[in-house]
Amino acid sequence: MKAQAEPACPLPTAKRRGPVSHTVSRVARLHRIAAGKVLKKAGLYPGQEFVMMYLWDAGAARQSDIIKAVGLDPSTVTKMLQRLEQAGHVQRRPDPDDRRGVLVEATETSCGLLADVEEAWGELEDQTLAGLDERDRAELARLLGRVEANLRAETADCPEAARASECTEAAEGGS
Amino acid sequence: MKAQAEPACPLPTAKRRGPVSHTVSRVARLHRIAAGKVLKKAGLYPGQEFVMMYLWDAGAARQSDIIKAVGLDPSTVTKMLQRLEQAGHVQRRPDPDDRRGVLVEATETSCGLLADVEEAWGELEDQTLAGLDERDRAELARLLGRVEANLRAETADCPEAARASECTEAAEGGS
DNA sequence: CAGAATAACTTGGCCGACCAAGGAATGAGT
DNA sequence: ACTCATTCCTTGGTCGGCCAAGTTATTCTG
Repeated sequence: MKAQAEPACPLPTAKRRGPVSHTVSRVARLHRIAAGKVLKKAGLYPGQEFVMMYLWDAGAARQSDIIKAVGLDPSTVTKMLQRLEQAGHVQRRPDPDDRRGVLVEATETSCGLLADVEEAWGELEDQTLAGLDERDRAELARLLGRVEANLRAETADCPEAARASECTEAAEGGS
Repeated sequence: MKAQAEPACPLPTAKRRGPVSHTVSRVARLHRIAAGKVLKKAGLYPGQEFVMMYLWDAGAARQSDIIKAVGLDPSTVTKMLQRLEQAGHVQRRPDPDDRRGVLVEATETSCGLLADVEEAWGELEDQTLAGLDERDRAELARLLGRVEANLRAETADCPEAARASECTEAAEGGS
C-alpha cells in the first residue's frame, strides 16, 4: 500500500557502472575541499594560490599576463584580485605604458605566505597521493596529463590552446 | 631602467616541478567546463545531474536522502532544488509523515532529460578518456579511486565517512 | 587624420559549493 | 509531561567560476 518510492521513469538500461567521469567529479570536489583546508592556514582560498604563486615569481605583472598564466576567465581574475588586494596580499596600479592595463604586484607582507603556500601544496600532495608508490604516481601523472590534454582540446574549441594537436578532425566517430 | 619584472620574494628553492595536485586542479576545472557543455543540451548545470539521476531512479525521496546520496552540503542541495523546481524538473512537497522533511520527486517532463543526461555522460566519458586503451582506463580508475579514498579520509575528519580506515593516527610524520 | 577593429579590464548576473546561524518538528531522558 | 538534544531544512553570506555586455585605450586601417 505505501507505494514505496519507485523509479519514476522507465530506465532504459540503467547500467549503473561508475564512469571515470564521476570519479573525476568527486575527486575534484574533495581535492578542492582539501586544498581549502591546507590553504586556510595561509589565509588564502583555493584558486588564489595560483595567482599569488605567479606573482611571487614573476614580480609585477599585467593582469592579462596573469590571465594567460592561470588560464581563467578575465572576470574571475579581476574579482579575485580585488579580494586579494582588499586582503592586502596584492597591490594594483594602472600601467603607465598602457593606460587600459593594470599592473599587479605581490605586497611585501604577502611574501610571508610563500612558505605557507608551498607547505600547503606539499601537504596536499602527500594527502592526495598517500599510499601510492613512485610507479603509481608517475602513472597517475601521465594519465591525468592525457586527460587534461583531451579536455583542453575539447573545451577550447580548436584554434587556440590545443597547441600540439591536429585539430583537423571535425567528426569524432560517435560509434 | 625598465627594471624588468623580477621575483619580488626570495624564492627559497623555487622547485617548479608539477605536483600532481596542480594537474588535478586543472583537470577538475576543465572537466567541469566540459560537463557544462555537454549538459547544456539537457538544460542542466553541472552538479544537478547527480541529483536528478538519483531522483530518477529512486522516485520520491526525502531531501536528506538526496544529501546523503550526493554527499553535498544541505544548503547546496536546498538551493539546487529550488532552482530545479523553478525550472520544472522537480516537484517538492512537505512530507506528511515527518513534517520537517520535504519530499522531492522528478517531474514527468523531466523524464525526457534522462536520455540526454545519459548521452551527455557518455560524451563526457569519451572526451575525457579519448586515446586511452582499456588498460589505461582501468589503471586511471584504480588510481583515482585511491586518491578519492585518500581525500575522503582527509576531508571528513575521521569519525564518519572514513569507513574502512584506521583513523588512529594523529601525527602524520612531516618530511 | 578620422573611423573601425581589437585589446584590457570591469560590472552584473548566475551557478555550484562551503560555512555559520537559525527555525521547526521530532525523539529521547528524566 | 516537560525539558533537552537531534534531525531537517532554510537563509544569508562568501568564494571561485562562467558568460554577456559594456567602457576605455590602443592600434590598425582607409
